[in-house]
Amino acid sequence: MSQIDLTEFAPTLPRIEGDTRERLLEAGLRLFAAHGYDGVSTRQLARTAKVNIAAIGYHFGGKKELYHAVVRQQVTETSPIVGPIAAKVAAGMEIAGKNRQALAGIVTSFVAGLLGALTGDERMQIRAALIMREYAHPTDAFQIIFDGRIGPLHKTVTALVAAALDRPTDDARTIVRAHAVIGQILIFMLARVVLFARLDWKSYGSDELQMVRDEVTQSVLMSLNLPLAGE
Amino acid sequence: MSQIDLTEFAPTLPRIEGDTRERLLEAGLRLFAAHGYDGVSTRQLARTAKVNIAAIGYHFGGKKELYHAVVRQQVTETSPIVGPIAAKVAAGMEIAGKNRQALAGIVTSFVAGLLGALTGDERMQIRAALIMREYAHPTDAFQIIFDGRIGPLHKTVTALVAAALDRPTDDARTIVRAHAVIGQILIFMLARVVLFARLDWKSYGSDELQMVRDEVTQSVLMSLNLPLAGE
DNA sequence: GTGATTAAAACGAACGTTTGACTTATTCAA
DNA sequence: TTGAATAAGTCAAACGTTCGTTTTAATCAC
Repeated sequence: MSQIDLTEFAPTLPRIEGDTRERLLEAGLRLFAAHGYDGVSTRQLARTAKVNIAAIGYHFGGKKELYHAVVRQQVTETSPIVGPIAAKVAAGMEIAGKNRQALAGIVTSFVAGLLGALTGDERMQIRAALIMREYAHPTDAFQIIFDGRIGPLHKTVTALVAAALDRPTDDARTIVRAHAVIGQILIFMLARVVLFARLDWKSYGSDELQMVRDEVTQSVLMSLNLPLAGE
Repeated sequence: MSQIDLTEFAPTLPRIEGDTRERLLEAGLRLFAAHGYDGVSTRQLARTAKVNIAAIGYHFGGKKELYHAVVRQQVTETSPIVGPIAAKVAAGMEIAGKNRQALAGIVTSFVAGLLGALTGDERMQIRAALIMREYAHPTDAFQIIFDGRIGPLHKTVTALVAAALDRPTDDARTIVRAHAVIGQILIFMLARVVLFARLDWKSYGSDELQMVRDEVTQSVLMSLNLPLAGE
């Protein structure tokens, strides 16, 4: 099946290097993200990684196990990126209490942080494509992603929403509301093709990204009844 | 690749009937939505449709053309569902002018309409899964969906957002803001697995749906600085 | 030499597509 | 009314290719 342009990043990526295992993980990340599990063959993986095809079986057991290893590695590797964003929210909330100006500041930095992480560098966009596939088409790997990355982040946002709306953290309605907040941010990754088609954008450049950051921040703040910056 | 639960609807769906062409379109919708283009074989399509495998080539030309025909059919079939929702917004805005109470009413009915359409019946959920795949992994078929369904809807929301925020309709910032509004709604389809995992839900029942509708309506109204119902 | 790794080749199974015979329905001159 | 001719659709079978995996031998570091 022909792609529109998910392989766009490929040319600017550094050549794959490292030992056989690393090379396969790197090729797996790029190829699975661009074409999906079923859209990639073991021969293609081996060719891209410049590795013999038997190495997949030797190092991972098989194609499925390689895929899981790729997903697991991405969950691990994004930890130092996403972790601090969540940590900053948690730390900020300790101090902020019910101060709405302070809560607004936390939201602002959270939105900027998450949007920056999602759209910022090329590598994160590849990872996001991989994760998006698991949203649309959950496999066994979804549990790995949810437990490792998405679930904790969702809980953090829920706590923030609970504080802003003065609701209990464990209420289903609060969780639903948190989901709506996350939607305002994630849509710019999940449905980026739609936005790009509407605005005739090709990618998130720094100008585009700043505009998105401004608008999303405003939107989220208003949806949580928090004061806008400078009020 | 094993699925988690996208085939869940299959058992409650009516048996496939009609002539060979219709049977293949129906089987294609269900299978492509559940497993993706590369995840479905022509033999599987023929078996599910209870049709000879040569019928794919005879009626459509090949597997790819069948897929495009399926997508095109869904765009057509959703017209009487999505069309009125957009039409109601357009009509309402004529009358509402700058009356914020009236605008709030339009938003409320729009959110309810779109959420209902997206999560309401089983068939729409299958269609949504198909479309979601094109978000994550756009192929030639994305253009069909964007031109036919998503683009016009996005413009409608943009007009609504422009009225609510008193901004020009064609401003990029307005479009971005509209995207954020859509995100608050679409996330409940695009990332439903995440919400379900958080809340231990299995599907959108009527109770769950009403809660989502309430919260999303509130969230969108607040993000557009519109009065909540009963104010 | 030994154990870990890579290379080339081959495995059976499944892939998308095509073939040619066959059935059924329709047309139209006789 | 008949019967050959045409067209549309279906069928089992087979096409050549690619799939994921495995085997066996060669290579490497220590």
